[in-house]
Amino acid sequence: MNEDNRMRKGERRADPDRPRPLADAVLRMIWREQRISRAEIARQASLSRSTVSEVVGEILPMGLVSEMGVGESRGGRRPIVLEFQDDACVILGVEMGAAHIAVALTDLRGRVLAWQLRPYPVRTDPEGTRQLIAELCRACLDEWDSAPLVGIGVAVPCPVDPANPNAVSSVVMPDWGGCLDLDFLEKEFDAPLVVDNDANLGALAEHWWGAGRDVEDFSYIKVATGIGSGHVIAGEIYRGATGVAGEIGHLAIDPHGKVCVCGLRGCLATIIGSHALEERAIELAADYPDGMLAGGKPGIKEIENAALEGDPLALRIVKEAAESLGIAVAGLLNLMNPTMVVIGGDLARLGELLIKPLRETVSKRTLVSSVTAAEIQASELGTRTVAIGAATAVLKATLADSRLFPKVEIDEQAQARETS
Amino acid sequence: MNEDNRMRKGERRADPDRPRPLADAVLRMIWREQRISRAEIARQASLSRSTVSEVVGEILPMGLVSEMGVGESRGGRRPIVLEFQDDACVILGVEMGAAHIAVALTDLRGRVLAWQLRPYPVRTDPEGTRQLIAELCRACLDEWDSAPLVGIGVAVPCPVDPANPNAVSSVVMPDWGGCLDLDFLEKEFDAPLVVDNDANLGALAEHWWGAGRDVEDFSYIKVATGIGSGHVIAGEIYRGATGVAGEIGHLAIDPHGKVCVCGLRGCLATIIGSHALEERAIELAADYPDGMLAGGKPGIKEIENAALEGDPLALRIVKEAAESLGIAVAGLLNLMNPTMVVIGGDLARLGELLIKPLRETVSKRTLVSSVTAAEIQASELGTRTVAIGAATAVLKATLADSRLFPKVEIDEQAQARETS
DNA sequence: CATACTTTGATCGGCCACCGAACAAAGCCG
DNA sequence: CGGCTTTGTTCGGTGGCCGATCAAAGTATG
Repeated sequence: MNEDNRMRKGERRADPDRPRPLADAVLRMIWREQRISRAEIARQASLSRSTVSEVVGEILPMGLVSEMGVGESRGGRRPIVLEFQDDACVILGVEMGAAHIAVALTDLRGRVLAWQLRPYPVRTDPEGTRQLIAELCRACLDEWDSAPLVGIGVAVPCPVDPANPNAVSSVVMPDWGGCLDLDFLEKEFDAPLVVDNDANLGALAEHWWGAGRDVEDFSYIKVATGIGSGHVIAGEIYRGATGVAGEIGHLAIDPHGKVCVCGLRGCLATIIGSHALEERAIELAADYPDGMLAGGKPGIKEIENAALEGDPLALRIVKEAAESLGIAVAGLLNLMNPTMVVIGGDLARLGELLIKPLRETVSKRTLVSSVTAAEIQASELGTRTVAIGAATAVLKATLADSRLFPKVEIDEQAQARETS
Repeated sequence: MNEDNRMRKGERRADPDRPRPLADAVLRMIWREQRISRAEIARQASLSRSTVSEVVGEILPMGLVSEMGVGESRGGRRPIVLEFQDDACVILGVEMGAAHIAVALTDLRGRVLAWQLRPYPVRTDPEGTRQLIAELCRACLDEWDSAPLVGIGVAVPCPVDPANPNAVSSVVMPDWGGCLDLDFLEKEFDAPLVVDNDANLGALAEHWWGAGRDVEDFSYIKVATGIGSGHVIAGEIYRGATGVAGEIGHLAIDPHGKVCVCGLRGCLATIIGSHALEERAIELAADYPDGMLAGGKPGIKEIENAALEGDPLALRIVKEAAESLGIAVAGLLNLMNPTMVVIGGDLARLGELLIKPLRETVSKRTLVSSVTAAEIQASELGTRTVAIGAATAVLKATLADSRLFPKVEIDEQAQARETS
């Protein structure tokens, strides 16, 4: 009959989980501040101290927050310091690359506690990939077996709708048949699963822990085998209408360039993708017979290493790549005006070698002063960015709804508190 | 002392304005549905009928909602229909163009009740512009003098921070010295002032009343003397880090093109801005000696009219413009993946003449299927879009906080209700 | 046409979250 | 040491929302 009334506010006492409206907000504040007193929470949140006391009383039994001694006096009684227990739980973050799997086990502040990386033909072997993911997850948990698992985040290298994680675009990974089928992880590890695109999760990681801290609008560009980007807008990942916002790799840079897999000419991906740079190295090798890359077929790692050691050919390739990337970034700045652009992916380990010519190209191509003001920086998190981002997505969802935190075993202290 | 506690929940009975948490939400729902019963509100908002009755009882005296007869029975007693009174108040929307001022008086549903348009050297005469704005506002109010004024919205043709409306970029309008100084309007008309960029307000108008209805992520591109764009992301205007998001006019389309005022080459604005099209007409006139534009210096209006009548030269110019615009739109789609792109500004009156070649160029340049899915449409609101958007900005702010609605005089009926 | 059932809208008592006041504990300062 | 502050707790109060109930007014069914 009245199936519309789906809020079910009745059954109040029957429902054991009582997410009091303020409880989650207070928990998030304690997480953010790490160490804070009840009185300080009341001030910052414009709540009364009495309310904060009540709410904290409900939060403490969750085991995520503990009273840790007293703090500095502000001219009166010294406050009891509440401290968020970053190590109360752990999170698994999985990065599916084009040709590797990486898994990071993190605490509740994005610190990596365990790390596993294994090359694997991900694109062509779905079932083997699934098993390897589970294996690496187990390996990480074995390395650090102490705290309950909050959840598993997975970064996939193709567009995906987080609300419908099983349906992935089959364009990038045809052998997967558009089906991710990672649900088994939920059962195997008894923890919720979160799936998102790798560039989006890279952006999330940089936003929470890296260069994009304290910035509400920025874009992250991952330069590796392919080129992807993720936008953070007003502090949230922006996915666009069909979840493919940030397809910067297929911006047309050079109308006369090579044909891309997507059918167009001169896409950014065909100019600065790993394979493109490797080909470019072979093309130009003849001009640099004495260089480190002369002869043979240098891989992208070798090109990067040569550049870091000052090889002229490698530097030229990097500079050219930076200039092409600069055209795309200039367009991005003009259209979206982010506060910052963070460059990640393998190529970002070149640091200023890549960023400096990039900045120059961009400033040549964006003269509106307020647009030029955007900072351009290299990733601060390096290789592990995306895996950390996957774990961060789980953390973000859990902080938004504290009921998702694993129930902590009721130890004697908590039980004593409950019975008293 | 405790100046941090700015919530001031005390003084409950002293505060005559009691924006009960749900009151604004219910009022917005009635606005959205136009005609709705209390029971239907309760169902849609998952509230109890008792609460809705109470809240509606508080809303009715505001004069914005009236009980208008009874509706259809759903198998029981027939509901009392609550109807939002669109004509209870009026709003002024001002468009400052590069060379004209337009003022629209609208009701609470974006319908234009009065309209004034006057060419004026806005860029070079700040003080005269201010006086003309006030004059046209008065003229509109005189045309339709019946309802109280909610507020005045002003669209300015340059980047501006709505939170700090007096500081405008002096790049576009140097004679204004970076100062808008429109505050006097607030005193003169005794109504709050809202200021924003014209492309943003155009986007807002299309989102609320035009092609962008029912769409949460879309971009509006205004093609006129200059080229600007406004983004609506998750239903909100996105301004970017420094308030200049949407500077699509300075995307580099042709690296070998003409030098732009911004110092770069081949900006979109130098290719499809009104002046550029006029110059292009002169350039090509020799090839079309029998055309409508042969000889003389055709203005943009003449080119548009010629195109509408099928003149080959005009059609060629429009097609070329559509192709250049298409390159920019393709980049926009790749980066931001909006659900829809709405083309507005003067040139949009060409309709399919402009949109068709534009769609073709875009689909040639975006092969990722989900990106190509974006709809491209011409503005539905035409010339008055921006002025309507300015009024809409006021409406939006007021619906978000109903205390901003003008107080309605307490007539006998309301008084009787209060005393009883 | 009478009766049973539905729906609407109003009223009333109740509950919960949050608040303010008051208080004890514990500090600072002169 | 005594006044003043700050912290954290307790307790009574209040506003907002809910559920139950009811009258009014409709529909469906015999």
